[in-house]
Amino acid sequence: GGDGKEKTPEPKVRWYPTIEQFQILETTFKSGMTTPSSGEIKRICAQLQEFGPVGESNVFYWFQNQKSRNKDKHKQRQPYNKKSARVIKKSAISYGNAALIPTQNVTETPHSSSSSSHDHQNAPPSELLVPNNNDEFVGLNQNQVDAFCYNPTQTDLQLPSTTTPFFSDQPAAAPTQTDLQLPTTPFFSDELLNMSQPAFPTQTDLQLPTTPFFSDELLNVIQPVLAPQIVDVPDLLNDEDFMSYLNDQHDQGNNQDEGASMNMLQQEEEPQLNFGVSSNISNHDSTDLAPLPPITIEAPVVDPFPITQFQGVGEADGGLAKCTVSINNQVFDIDVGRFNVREIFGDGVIFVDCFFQPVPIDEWGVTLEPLQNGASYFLVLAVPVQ
Amino acid sequence: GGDGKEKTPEPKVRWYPTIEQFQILETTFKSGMTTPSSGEIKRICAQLQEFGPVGESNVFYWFQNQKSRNKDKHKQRQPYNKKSARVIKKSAISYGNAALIPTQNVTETPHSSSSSSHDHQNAPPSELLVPNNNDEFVGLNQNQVDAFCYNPTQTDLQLPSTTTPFFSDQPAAAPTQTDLQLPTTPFFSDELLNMSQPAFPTQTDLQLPTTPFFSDELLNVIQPVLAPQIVDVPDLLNDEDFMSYLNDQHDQGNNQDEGASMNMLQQEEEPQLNFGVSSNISNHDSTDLAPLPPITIEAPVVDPFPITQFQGVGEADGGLAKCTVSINNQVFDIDVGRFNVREIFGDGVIFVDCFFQPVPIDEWGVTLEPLQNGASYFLVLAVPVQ
DNA sequence: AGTGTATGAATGAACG
DNA sequence: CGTTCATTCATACACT
Repeated sequence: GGDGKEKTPEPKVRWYPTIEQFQILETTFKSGMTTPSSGEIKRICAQLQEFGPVGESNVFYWFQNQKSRNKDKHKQRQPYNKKSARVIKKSAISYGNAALIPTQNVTETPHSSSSSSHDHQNAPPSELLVPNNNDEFVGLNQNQVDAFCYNPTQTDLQLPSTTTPFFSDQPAAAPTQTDLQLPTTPFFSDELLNMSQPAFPTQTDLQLPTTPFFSDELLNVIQPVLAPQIVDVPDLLNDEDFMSYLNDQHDQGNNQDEGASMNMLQQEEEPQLNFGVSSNISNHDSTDLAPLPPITIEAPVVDPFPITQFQGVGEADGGLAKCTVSINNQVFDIDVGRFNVREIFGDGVIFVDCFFQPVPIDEWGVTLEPLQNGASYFLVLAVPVQ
Repeated sequence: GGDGKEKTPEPKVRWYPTIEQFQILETTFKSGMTTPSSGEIKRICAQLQEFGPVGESNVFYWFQNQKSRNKDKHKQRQPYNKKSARVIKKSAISYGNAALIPTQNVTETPHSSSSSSHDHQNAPPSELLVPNNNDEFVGLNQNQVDAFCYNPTQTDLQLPSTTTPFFSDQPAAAPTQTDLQLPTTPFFSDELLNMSQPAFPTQTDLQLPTTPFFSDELLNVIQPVLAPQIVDVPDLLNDEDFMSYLNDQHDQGNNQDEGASMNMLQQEEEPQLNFGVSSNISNHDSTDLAPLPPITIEAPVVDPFPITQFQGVGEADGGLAKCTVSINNQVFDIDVGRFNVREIFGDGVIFVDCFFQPVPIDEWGVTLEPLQNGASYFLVLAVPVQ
């Protein structure tokens, strides 16, 4: 053929990060740099180029997508069906110029403008107005006007923030606990400190009730009640921002695929702790929350530590090395390397080791050293004193 | 009525320029008008409306974006630097093994393109079948051919991030215990559990660094960076409401005059952890996010403690009886009686005793029994697994 | 083959 | 304006 190679792949050569590139990117991202500046992008890009061709735009998009997806990952609301409803435009512009896709069917939007009378521009109501911050384009654009001039965006407003009644459950049946109490631990002297350190039974023979810390039972007991309802509040423009942040935090904490690098190994689906607002107030109220384990802890004598520490990475598995740690008594499989506490659990949390010593982290919330395989850590909430 | 779920409003309809509109816009832009004035926008807009609905804001934004992106159009794809084998990352995350094979890398500048013409179409993939290792041949499309040859080799890779692989882990992810350590046994057998229990040093002689857990030093190191924010919200559907709640919680926590009934005794001013929502996320912009503090956290040796403990409830003070407890190593003077954990610390927190055993609470978050004077408790954040 | 998911890329819309 | 968010497109690949 004349062209020899029919079209060179003009389409676009999509870039695919190499493993090394991916790791660098991921590490960087996890370290907290979720939106590198152009300068940083350059730097990162240069670094990546050691491992293959890549452009700044690729880096830019990567972070952009990473952040975005990391965010709305768990967010699936949309009670309804698929988005079939929006058959809207199939594709509009393509890349670059010229390559516009025939999408002529702008679909719906009846009225189609056609009419030259652009007078009806002054859109209706005030609410839906557009940007206009400048001064001009005050009205909605045709699309909006046409598409929904009727749609009152915020119609879904419902329950006023009457933050649901928190307490509506019945009397609790809480477990009565222990009887054996710890020696009222002395507050802070080193001596005391030692004493106050919780002692955990070892594998010896002492068998605690084994409440797994967050056993389902406990979870039920602890978390149910609250559950604010979802309420759409009017002017949340401002809050939007915060929400956004909140979401980020949350997503990061939850996100365990891709970015997260942390897999829960324990029970499968469980009523996982559902922070924040759980829309479904578990109804299993007390009915069963009763069965709390005794929690008798007898003077546990601890011995050494079954967990030894070793730095070795478990690189056995091809790609990323993993190691197993226990966090709040739940076992996780995490990527070997410094652990981004903040990304995973959010801010305001202090990550401590089994001695209750805070694990040093840098300003991005990343531990200065990798977590130790087999070690136990805990998340502690800083006391909001004031 | 309106029953049925009124789907959420279709908030906004993104405008997609039609081909004609696009051409007009582009022409205009290329002609030099990169920042049309308000009047010009109106004019252009009117012109565009011949071909479809469009608003001034759309035009405005279009030019703005065009100019911006035209400027440093994110730099082109930089040609590679070294001819390292380019591999393509496996689609899914490269959790474990990623046996990517750098097949004959076609390394070559992805540039080869030439035609500036259009034709985005593409014919059938040319040739270049590559053994996919899997069992089939994969016809690489231009993209692939051009960009890189990869060979999935399948790699047994891993869990597609979707649904976490609870137990299904196998070889790879497992504990990789490198050198030692936890028997890779099932994660939750009591045995393991016990082992994974943190072992705390007993009063024997082991002397921990004794950092008071939240010594000021640590607090400073740990918390400064980002705005505190505890939050960990799973589902943000609600925002305001939740915010509201958070604030409430916060207030309650802080409020120490009336309702609170909890007084912090230890340090007084300190950069207290500031819960609640602070909307300003530290702008760690970057450019050089550099100035980080050393973060050296060395086992700070804390001095004794001014706080002594005493068993006697301090009812001495006139009215209400008080007792002193340590929470996260901070001493508090609280009202005698059952302690409302939820009220003070909010939901999603688990209050544990020095043995790390959750303190039983009723469904309102109130401990079933009064806290013990002189005892130590800790707030633990449930792991937001998911 | 069809369907779903993960992800690079593109771009409208906004924010500060 | 520079930056960032939100959506959407398009495609490679995984499943069934």
